[in-house]
Amino acid sequence: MSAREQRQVASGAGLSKQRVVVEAVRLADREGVDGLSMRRLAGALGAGAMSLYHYVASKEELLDAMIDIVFEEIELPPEETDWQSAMRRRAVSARQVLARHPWANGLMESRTSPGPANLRHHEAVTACLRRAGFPVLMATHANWLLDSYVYGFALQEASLPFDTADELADMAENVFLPQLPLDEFPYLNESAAALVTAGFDPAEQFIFGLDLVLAALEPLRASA
Amino acid sequence: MSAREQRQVASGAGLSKQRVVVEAVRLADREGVDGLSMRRLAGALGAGAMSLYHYVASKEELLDAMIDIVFEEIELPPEETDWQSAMRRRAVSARQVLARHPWANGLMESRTSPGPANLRHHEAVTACLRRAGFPVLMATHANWLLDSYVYGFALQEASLPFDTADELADMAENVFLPQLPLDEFPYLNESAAALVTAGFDPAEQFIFGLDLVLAALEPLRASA
DNA sequence: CCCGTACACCGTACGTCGTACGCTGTACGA
DNA sequence: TCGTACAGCGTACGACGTACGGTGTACGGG
Repeated sequence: MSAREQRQVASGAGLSKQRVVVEAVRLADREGVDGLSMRRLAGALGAGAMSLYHYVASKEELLDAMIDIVFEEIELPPEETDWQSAMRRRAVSARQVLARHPWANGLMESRTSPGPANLRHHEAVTACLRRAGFPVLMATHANWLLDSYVYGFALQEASLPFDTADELADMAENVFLPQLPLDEFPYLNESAAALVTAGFDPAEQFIFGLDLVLAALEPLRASA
Repeated sequence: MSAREQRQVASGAGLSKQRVVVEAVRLADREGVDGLSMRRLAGALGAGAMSLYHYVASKEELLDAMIDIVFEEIELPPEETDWQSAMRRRAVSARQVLARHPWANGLMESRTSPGPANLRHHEAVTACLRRAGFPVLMATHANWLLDSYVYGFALQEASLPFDTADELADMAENVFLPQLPLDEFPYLNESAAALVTAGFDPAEQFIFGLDLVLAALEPLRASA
């Protein structure tokens, strides 16, 4: 045990990179990524702003670490099932996690170097696909396709102005439809109406597309 | 012609919401969205920072308008071909546009109310799907699936640290592989090696997944 | 021809941001 | 006992978004 770790244990409430980043994630979840400032984060930790810089070289590094925490939360594909079930599980988990941390999507664009959890995750997914019989390049294709779907879905979901089916009905009636003249947007009106009566469940919507993609990938593997 | 328009014509270099937003897009393309500040934007337009607020209520509104310009650039699905070709064209166009404006992806998360170009675009896509024979709810499913793929792909592409196949080879050899121990990441190593020898073309990668998705959607329409 | 009004545009100022820099205090090995 | 190392802090600087109160100039009505 290093002197530093000992100190932290002794003080009981000492800081650490872990504590800093975890609190940053909490803050971003609560207030959005724009509400995350070093001062506010320090405040939430009962510390001065500059103290954070002992654990994090810059805000950029903090954001990178936050992204990696997000990846840690995503379930790895289980090894004991068929590849489709495994992929479904990890995709569903990824969607849940990204919905829980909507700021993560927006951050991806800017941070280009993957953290360790991200790498572990990618490795596990690739392993699953390869073991299922996908040739190397086909596995990367499948990887891109699945990741695109997951990230893109999360992105769209994050930009939805409602969370529940009831809110959707509310907004459709009071906000969308009034600004969508029937003659100019006949199809959007039709869709909105259909969605309101049928209800809208993002989880179900997600599974629909996911299963379509998984089925489309199936014939591309060389079943050993 | 209003007095205001006349003034602008007269002065020749007068501002306008259009000019402000277009220049903002250019600036964001050049310097990234973090490099876009009201002061810098004003500087690029040869104006004072506060002058911008005559054309834009806030920076938020500016960002919304920028997103809508991006949507304007995306080709609408042509009406005279089969639905798959139409969808492919607009998806390819969307990818190109989003690659040209990488900041747009990151912005989507925060802006929840679609602008007019966004609505027009959505209407056209929905129309294309409905006319191709997709039932209402199936059309919205297809819409979500396709948009997820396009946005997610653009997101991944934007976070790639290289632009060309050569750069990929360079980075793979000098950056990725050194930090990917063979025993811990066997599959990532294998993939990286395969990608380097095979070359990596994002456009081709995109088409691959896109066509897979389109083909998977085909049986879901009720061919009239 | 003149003046009042309207409006495009600007300068200043405030609070907040990220963070460079230098200081304090305390816990430890010698 | 003392020197060192390091966790944590306070201050300060430049840049940010933007509220607020100007200033100039082009126009319509007298």
